[in-house]
Amino acid sequence: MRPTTKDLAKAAGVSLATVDRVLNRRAGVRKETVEAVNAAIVEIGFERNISAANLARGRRYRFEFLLPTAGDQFLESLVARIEEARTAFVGELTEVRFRRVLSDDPHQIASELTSIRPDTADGIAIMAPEAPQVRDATQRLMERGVKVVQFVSGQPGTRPVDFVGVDNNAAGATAGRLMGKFCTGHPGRILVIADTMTARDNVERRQGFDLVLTRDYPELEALPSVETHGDLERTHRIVRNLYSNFSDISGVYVLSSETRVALQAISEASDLSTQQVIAHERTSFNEEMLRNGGLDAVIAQNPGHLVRSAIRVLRARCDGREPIASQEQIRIEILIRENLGHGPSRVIQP
Amino acid sequence: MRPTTKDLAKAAGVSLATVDRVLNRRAGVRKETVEAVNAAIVEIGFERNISAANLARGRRYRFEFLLPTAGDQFLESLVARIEEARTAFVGELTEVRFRRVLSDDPHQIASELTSIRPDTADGIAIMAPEAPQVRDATQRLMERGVKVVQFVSGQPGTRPVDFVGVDNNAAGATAGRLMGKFCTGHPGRILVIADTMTARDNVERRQGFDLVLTRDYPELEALPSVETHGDLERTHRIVRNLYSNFSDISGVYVLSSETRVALQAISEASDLSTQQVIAHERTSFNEEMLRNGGLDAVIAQNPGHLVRSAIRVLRARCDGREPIASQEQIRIEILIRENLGHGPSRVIQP
DNA sequence: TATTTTCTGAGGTACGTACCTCAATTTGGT
DNA sequence: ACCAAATTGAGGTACGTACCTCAGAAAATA
Repeated sequence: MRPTTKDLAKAAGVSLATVDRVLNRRAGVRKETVEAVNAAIVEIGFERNISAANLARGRRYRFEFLLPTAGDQFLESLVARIEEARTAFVGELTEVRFRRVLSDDPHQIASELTSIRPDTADGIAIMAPEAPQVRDATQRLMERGVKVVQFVSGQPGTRPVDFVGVDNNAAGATAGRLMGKFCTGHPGRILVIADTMTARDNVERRQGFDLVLTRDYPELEALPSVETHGDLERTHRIVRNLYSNFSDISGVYVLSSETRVALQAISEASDLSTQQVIAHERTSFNEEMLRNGGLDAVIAQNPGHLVRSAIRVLRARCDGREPIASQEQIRIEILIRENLGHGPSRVIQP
Repeated sequence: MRPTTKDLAKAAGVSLATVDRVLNRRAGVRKETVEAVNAAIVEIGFERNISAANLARGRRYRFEFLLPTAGDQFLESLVARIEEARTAFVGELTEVRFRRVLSDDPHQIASELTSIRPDTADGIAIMAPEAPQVRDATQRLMERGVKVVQFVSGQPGTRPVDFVGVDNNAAGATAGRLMGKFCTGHPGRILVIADTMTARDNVERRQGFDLVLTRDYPELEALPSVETHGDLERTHRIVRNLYSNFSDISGVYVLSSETRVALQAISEASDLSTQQVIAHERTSFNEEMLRNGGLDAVIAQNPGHLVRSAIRVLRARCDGREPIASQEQIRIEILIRENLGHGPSRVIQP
């Protein structure tokens, strides 16, 4: 049988009460006694029964995701995964909610954060553009005892905070490498396009992309970033101009997770199938583009992993535990047509 | 507050005993009563407290992994992940062990399977080459009430069984696509090499690879598979011959997870850096090769996911639940130098 | 040594569910 | 309407841990 606290007490030669004090780090225990109990824990291989502990503690974790309103498909899939997690975690006494705020209004984000108190939520995952107000509000939130993780896009804070997301610099470098290898034998210019370059992740991706391209593929020249701002008309004009100026555009890199406007504008100005096109995030639009050949590769991060990882990190922090770093590493995925996966299921029912 | 069985009893207008009978599918309850309780479950949003249930039930899950002895690095990393899971799951009342058997002796595998009984283990994850004896032993194992998943490489069984692993056909197709795109402007032959072609996964990969190459890249010709059988000397001779016969080998595809012998033999016969080289599985050797440019891409499956997924599927089956198919989908990962990830940690401690 | 302070033990209740027994009630068949 | 069978209720114990109180023992201080 698996040893219980009772066995532990006997093994350590102390009472159940003292074992409890040590296990839950309560004050008023001599150092030698603590060590004796810890030694006994190792000796008999005691493992706390989490089910029993949760039950006795009646503990509940209430977490919230703070997401921008502006909704591209990637955000929608994040929301979908949060909904999934909401039901998947009920059994683990974890309540998950989310709220959305206008991403271009740091003031509103800050006031939203200010409204959160320890009796409302135990932890928050924040996805917001960088701004001093947001940083300060986050700081105060943490001081109030609410656990915080930076979600998907980091804030360059003064105080280190848990971050759940990919290294966007490396993601850009990944795109750069693929672009370089895909364009073998086709020297020329690379069109780089994004919704906006004020977002931190886009900037970092661009840096990583440029690094690889200039270092390893001098025959390719990345053009200055074109910003769409979601305006198809305007983007179309800019892009058309570029294509008439440069006849040697051999690749397109879409930095932002919103790819539709960019690709639509370009496809009206040029034949995409003759170029190598790389974009970000696994959206249904991008999947379709991969399947029909409009996209050659997609760099993605798994939204389900992001959400679950954020929850696990928050829960570890609430318990005063250290998150398992290796498990919370979010991978930079490369998707092409062949590894998209087809059916929803590969598990076969007997 | 979250509703309990007591609340459920009140809402359904029945006693606690009846609620218990319905929840645990015990016999002796009228159909109408069952339906009334189920309706109440939906109505009040009852969710069984898994912690309490586990505690009361005193349930323990004992799972075993059956792995081949022949150890390439991929297998070693599987073992490492099983060890991790062993400690990570103790809190969830799940015991994980593994045993290894000679992969080339179906008879021994079968007898190993025969020795497993429901009082020894609740579930088994089997990774074994295909053989009738193994299939039959698996069949009998399931009839004895032990839950089974096919692990990593599937058996083409008569009876459908849960399978945890990637679609190797798609994995090969992924390699084919990358090879095709990497070799743009370099028509020629592709050297395909594996430890053995008797393993099912290798055959499936080859099929997927060929499919893409012949359909989309007619300028590339994949040569017949070279088998190393772990014999460097012999492999070296064969490969040297090939390179002297064909001067236009522009790519190498290593089918099997053991890449060392293959790559070593080839690098002695030719300059690998002028060719596109694609291999399988994230081993430390392959990582190193990616970093130093000896490999251009690696197709991988995440061993940690494989192990955890197998455990989750087995646990679901033991509970009589259906596994969440989407969560147990194992992805085909593409690795290049830039998305390997560097440090172990991206979570920063406050 | 006397007194305070710190530490430890004993015993209790609670958490939500599983599973058991036995009696009471309802249902179905005749 | 009667009996047997099927169904339901009432009440109990158990799981392992958390957290509480209060008394008593040990250690530190004066």
